[in-house]
Amino acid sequence: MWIIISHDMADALDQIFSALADPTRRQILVMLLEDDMAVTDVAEPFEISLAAVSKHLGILASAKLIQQERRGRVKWCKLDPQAMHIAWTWMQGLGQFEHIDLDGLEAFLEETLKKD
Amino acid sequence: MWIIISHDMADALDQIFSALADPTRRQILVMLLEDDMAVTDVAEPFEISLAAVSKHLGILASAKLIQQERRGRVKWCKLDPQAMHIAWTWMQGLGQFEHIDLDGLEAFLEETLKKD
DNA sequence: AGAATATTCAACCATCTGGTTGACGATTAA
DNA sequence: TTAATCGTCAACCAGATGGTTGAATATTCT
Repeated sequence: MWIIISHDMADALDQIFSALADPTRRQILVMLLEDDMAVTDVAEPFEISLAAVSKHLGILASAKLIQQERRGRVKWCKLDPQAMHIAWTWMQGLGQFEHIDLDGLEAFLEETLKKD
Repeated sequence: MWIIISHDMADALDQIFSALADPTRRQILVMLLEDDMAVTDVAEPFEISLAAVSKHLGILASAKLIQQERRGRVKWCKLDPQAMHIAWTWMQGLGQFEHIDLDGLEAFLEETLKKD
């Protein structure tokens, strides 16, 4: 079973989950789902500096959640589903999930709202 | 689509992914897959202090990845797949994953080994 | 060539994180 | 009752993280 983790696997999961733990980075991933984007365009909707966004993209890239390719002065960013798939598979091993559970999602959200 | 995140959803994902980003906490989850455990027993295989493990369990609990129930002086910890399922579902939305891709996993690991 | 654009780098800062230790409250066993 | 066990709390520390700014490096446009 691939839940029994190698050292490298653990490192990869560290990077992937840390990358996903930041809401700005998750939002960037969702944006890239739509289309590939240049760094400046990725930065546009955010209120933080371009340099900060550039750092976020670097973190996503080193976690292999995105790929970056420089063409001229523009660096294009595109989603790379492979790394996320690794983490997704690891999670599936822990939960034996088989289908999208919208009821569970709803229940979870309600529970979250109650507590606040 | 549930990728369009509410504020609460974002908070939940923050907590879940941050919790999963630590290798000790991931290992704890794998241990709990086997069986429910008391805090002391969870701590046993680790070389860090009991207090540190207790903190880790607190983080897992507030991310709702585990549930804790005190019976007498023993606090039992058990896996709660619901929160992980939320994150899993969110990730699926980003990758449109449908099946366990062992070839992809292997390719990823090879790639990782090459680079180091 | 000179100006504008795209991106990163370096230094810095405040806050978060994961760890420690020692003391403490609660519960069970002798 | 006294002693042992289970777990958390509080204070503290080193290092990581996410942000800033200003300068630097390419590249493209005029």
